[in-house]
Amino acid sequence: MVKQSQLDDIFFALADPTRRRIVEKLVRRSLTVGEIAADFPISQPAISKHVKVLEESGLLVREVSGRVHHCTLSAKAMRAASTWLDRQERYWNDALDSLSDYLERAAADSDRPTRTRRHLPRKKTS
Amino acid sequence: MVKQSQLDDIFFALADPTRRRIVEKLVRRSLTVGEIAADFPISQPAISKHVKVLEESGLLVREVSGRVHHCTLSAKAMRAASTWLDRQERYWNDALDSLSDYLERAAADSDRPTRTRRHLPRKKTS
DNA sequence: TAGATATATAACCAGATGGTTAAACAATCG
DNA sequence: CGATTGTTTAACCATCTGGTTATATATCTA
Repeated sequence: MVKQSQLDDIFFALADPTRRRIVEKLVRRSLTVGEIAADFPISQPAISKHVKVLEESGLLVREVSGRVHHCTLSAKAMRAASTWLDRQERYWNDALDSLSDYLERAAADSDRPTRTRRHLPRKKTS
Repeated sequence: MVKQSQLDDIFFALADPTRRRIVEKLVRRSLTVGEIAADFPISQPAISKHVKVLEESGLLVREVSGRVHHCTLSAKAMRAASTWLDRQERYWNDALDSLSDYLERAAADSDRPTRTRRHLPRKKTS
């Protein structure tokens, strides 16, 4: 995958179930890398890599203090992902509204069942 | 990746920039597989696979009519992803609020600003 | 029926991903 | 200092991913 925007990194990071579980834990309280690792059946270096991926996406912030690394979530990155989703949904709902307007108008002319028509008709050549 | 929930499929699907761009197009209007393919520099079989991934995640619904396949977004699947994100954010904000409550209590002794509160305060235990 | 069109499938490939173990590094402890 | 602890890095490996081209399938059209 050719990542180019931060959104790519964020969605990529969230695509892995283990990383999403890490996020779910961090959302409750910040944890050290070791504490995270203790909760998963995979090796500590594997967790280390997941933490790095989350960090590079901006979702996780690491604060080193002595030899322990404290991990915290960044609300800002999280927002970037949910904003993208929300925007898609908003457009999508607008389109749904247009469809429903269209169906209402169409229904004024006939009682044809409109079930099979799933999208806005483009042109009618007959 | 060992996918187990539909959320896995959805986030996996959205992790690819090309697939997110397909979603962005579909959000405006439904398209046939060919119309989607025409907008990307990659081969038609590659698009076909992306469409399949989106379909399996539930994000995309395909309606075959003759030899063309019409693709539409499913709001429901989209919601699953944004709900997950929203829930994380909500918990995260709760945590922020706890922190902020703590700071406020600590500030009973000083004049600390409360800028760190980003969202609705949920409860105030003082 | 033959050809064109829309899409899917098969076979393949380079590179990425997610895991492993072993070793290195850094900080604290005795 | 040496030992221990928390973490990263290196090297490696099997599998997955996203692309390709070639071919198959299904439908429409002349």
